[in-house]
Amino acid sequence: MADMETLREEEAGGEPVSLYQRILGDIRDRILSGEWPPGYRIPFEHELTTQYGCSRMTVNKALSQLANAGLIERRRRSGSFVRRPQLQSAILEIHDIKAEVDALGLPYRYELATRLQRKATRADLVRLDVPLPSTVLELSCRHFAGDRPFCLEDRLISLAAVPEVADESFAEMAPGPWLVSRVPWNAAEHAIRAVGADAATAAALGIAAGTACLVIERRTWSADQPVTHVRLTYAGDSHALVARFTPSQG
Amino acid sequence: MADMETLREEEAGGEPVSLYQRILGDIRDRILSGEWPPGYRIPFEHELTTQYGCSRMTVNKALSQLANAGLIERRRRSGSFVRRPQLQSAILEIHDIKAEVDALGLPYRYELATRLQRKATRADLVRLDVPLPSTVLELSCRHFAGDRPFCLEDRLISLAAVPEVADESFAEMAPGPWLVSRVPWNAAEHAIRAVGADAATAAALGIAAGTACLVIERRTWSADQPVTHVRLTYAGDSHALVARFTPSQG
DNA sequence: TGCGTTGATATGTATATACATAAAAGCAAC
DNA sequence: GTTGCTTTTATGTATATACATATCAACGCA
Repeated sequence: MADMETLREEEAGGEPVSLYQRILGDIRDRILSGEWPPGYRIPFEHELTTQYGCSRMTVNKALSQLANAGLIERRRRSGSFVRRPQLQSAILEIHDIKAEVDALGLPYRYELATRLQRKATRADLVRLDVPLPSTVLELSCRHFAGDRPFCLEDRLISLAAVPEVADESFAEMAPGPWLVSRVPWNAAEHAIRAVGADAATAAALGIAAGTACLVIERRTWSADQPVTHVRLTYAGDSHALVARFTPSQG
Repeated sequence: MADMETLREEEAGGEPVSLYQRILGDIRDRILSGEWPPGYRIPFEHELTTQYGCSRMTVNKALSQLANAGLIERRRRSGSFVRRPQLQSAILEIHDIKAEVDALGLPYRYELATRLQRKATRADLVRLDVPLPSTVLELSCRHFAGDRPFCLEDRLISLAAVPEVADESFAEMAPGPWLVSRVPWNAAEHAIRAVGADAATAAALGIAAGTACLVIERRTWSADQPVTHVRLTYAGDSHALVARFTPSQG
């Protein structure tokens, strides 16, 4: 249930932590330090209650949260065991493009290139998993950092999922923030790859053809209905994705 | 504490879920569907107890987990409120390279190119944050899918953090799995970028110079001590990182 | 009007208790 | 020895209760 960010609390700060948090932190630290390696059987709830002088509910709360976090595995009758780190999983934070440009200290500008409402074609199915007789909005736009193109955005939006886009010109507002503020999404999928810029991309980004570009594709669903597919293309050297780490996760 | 993966349970399966899980799921669904938008004040614990006919501890457990998951925010005296999705964050799963190749259905092969134990230079500091008079192991190796190079690995390992590497040749075993199984890490940082292959990289990967490559750099710490820095270079079109999504996270 | 005190309220944590359940261990009959 | 039962055990869930604490609102006093 938990990722480690939320499992972490301030120990050094000396602020009062509750008892179950102390128990949780103690065990977590022993696991992360390697003192209790994968497979290690951590003390029974019963033992921890005597060790900490508290009730079973309290240690149960701590252990349950560790189990939710994927750090330990609980087995009835057998006890609780340190889990092997399953997969190295990193948390990628997808920032707003404007925020990225702001972070560079450069003025941000957005520009709509094309806006086309049309019937979905067979080719769109790969990008957006809509039933075939359906209407989509295709957008192409650019994000600028200063006066240099920073990112190219090609987007497909399902009109079935978001009918209101028909009334939105997107001349001033980028579709990303517009959608985020309007459509509650509950699933998404990202693919990240490196591709050489083709002629059109190179021209739009103001770079030489063949330059390495970082391409991020994202598909988003809301209530099992496909909402949008977006392809963001960054000139290779201008951008890096940074991912924070999450220690161990089911 | 929770990420949504673990918050999710099988509703359709019809398997018996506990009461607090039902409460948790009900509220989560209303938030993710948008029925309860950001800022919405969800019913007080007291109201939920009467609504579900259960004790406060039970609804408290559900609400606490939602708060840990970052879906709601709890304020004393005021109630609990739906949080605005903070950042689009995706969970990137960093697979073992052998597993990636296996997934392609191709035979995997590993090959060590160079192995050099030496004093750390100023240039290494950027990669591995070690104190200057210290020793590092520099490795360069290739991972093959079939008979084509799949991935180039350049690695720096701190001997202070992992003295045992001095005795390991890495002729047979890749350093990645070796380290994972041996060193408990508790922090890492990833940077993902697209770069054009330079002459050496192109030769090593068997591609044309300038071809777009996906470069993943990872720095790993164990107990606040830098352990390793690795740069993985994939020929652009041969590889894409896929990231699963996590709905909303503090 | 302005300010401090007081009380009400919702959440935060902890306890003792109870019963359910899964799983392993022990035991007995075949 | 294997099968099938019972017992033990540790966890899973839920309850009623208690007190702490942060905070908002209302009140009363200067």
